Amino acid sequence: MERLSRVYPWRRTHYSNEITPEMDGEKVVLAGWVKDIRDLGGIKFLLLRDKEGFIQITIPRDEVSEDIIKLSEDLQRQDCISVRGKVRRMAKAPRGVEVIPESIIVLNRAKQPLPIDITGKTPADIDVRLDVRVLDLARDEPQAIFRIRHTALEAIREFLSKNGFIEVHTPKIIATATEGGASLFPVIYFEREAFLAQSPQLYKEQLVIDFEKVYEISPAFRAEKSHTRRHLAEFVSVDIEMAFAVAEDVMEVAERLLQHVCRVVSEKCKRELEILKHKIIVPEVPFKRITYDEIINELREAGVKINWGEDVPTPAFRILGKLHPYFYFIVDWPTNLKPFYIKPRDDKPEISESFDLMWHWIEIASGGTRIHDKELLIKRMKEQNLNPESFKYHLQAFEFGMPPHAGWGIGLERLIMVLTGIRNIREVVLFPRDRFRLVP
RNA sequence: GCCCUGGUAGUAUAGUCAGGCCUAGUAUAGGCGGCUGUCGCCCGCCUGACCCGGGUUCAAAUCCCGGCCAGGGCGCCA
Repeated sequence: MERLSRVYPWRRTHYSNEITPEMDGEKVVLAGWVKDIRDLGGIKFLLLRDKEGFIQITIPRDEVSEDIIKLSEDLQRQDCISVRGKVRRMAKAPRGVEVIPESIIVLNRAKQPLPIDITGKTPADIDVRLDVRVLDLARDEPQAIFRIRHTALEAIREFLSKNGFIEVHTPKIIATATEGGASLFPVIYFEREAFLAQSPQLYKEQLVIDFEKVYEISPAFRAEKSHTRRHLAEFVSVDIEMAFAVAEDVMEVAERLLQHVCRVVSEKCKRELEILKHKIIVPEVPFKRITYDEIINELREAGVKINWGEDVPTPAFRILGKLHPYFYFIVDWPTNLKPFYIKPRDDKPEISESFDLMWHWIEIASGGTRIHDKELLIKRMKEQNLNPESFKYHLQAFEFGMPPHAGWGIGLERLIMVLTGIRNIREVVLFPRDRFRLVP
């Protein structure tokens, strides 16, 4: 009772999920948004949404004051209100409990009619929803998606931290390209030209000298003109880099991490997964490891011819997704298909110590053993028509005792697609940026 | 950059192929009225739309051309 405030009459005492049938008779103050209204004449039902869920506010004509009746006539979906009232055990109410209001304060009204249906009964196209994203995010489905995203991030940080990785943040405004200049966004940096980072790759490699095991969760920017359900111009990359390690070591980190995240999300987000009608299968480790050569053979048997050294086109990945319907690694990629910093095998330089982590046909992560020898790195830069001069600050790290190291980067949004069953990557970003969308 | 598909009330759709029967149907939202246990409440009444420009035709939501916007795909990638 001492939770009731005299100063701010709208200040809440409980969240919706804290109201239980056992609280029958207790006075509470709730705050939130009107999710839906069902007016039966002599009795009216409001669904009040707050950050924890919703609670039914019941307004029986003969049990509440004339003021409440009058005020409730004007209430509309998405109005922001505070309700002071009495908890009532009621078998017929959702969760067996409801609140009978003694006073209602309208804190703000929503403009009617709303541009989309927040109850989700009448669906709206993604483009329409993204234009009014703040309103769209009030719906159950986006709420579930972003709770899962939060839980997944929490699990990732917990796992990496427990495994001895330190979280770092490297610059997003950079002077030179990581892997070539084609897909960078230029920005004006005072009187110079700079770029938005497409990856923390070079910085995280340098940092293994000082911290050995680092991870970074931060945005990456790609100016590629892709327009698909799995591409964004701005996405969050989960990157690790590990000293005294080779590809196989960081593959183990990746598969154990994914197993951990799947387990945590499936345990903590049962309600959210129910809303999304999605089930998470916690994968067994180790994941399948399939070589590039084996992939080529599998595709040949499926009728798709790929010459050795050619990249795998998307339609071919779709075939592979049918053959390997969960997580799997594709390893031993031809060196020429990988960035300059990936280490060629000592015995067979045409093959690299690299891997892609796949989920069905979608690439979730890629990584490998890195080159830690400066001269070899320069040689590989030249082979890829990059100018070592523009990487001189990166190269100097290789003069300061660069250890053997390996790492990977996971596309967070693609992982969230896996965890939620959502098929369009824009749905799992609050305010997505793609080739055509820059607002809101 | 290329390819495919689409644009009808606030939202989602029917109608477009086979032009006229469309004064454009339905659902939901919104307005008004009724209803005391709803949980996609229900019932009645009302408001509200053919993306823009040009062309073909007696006649265009419907066919043609251009533009704009959107969705999906390819290449590339997380």
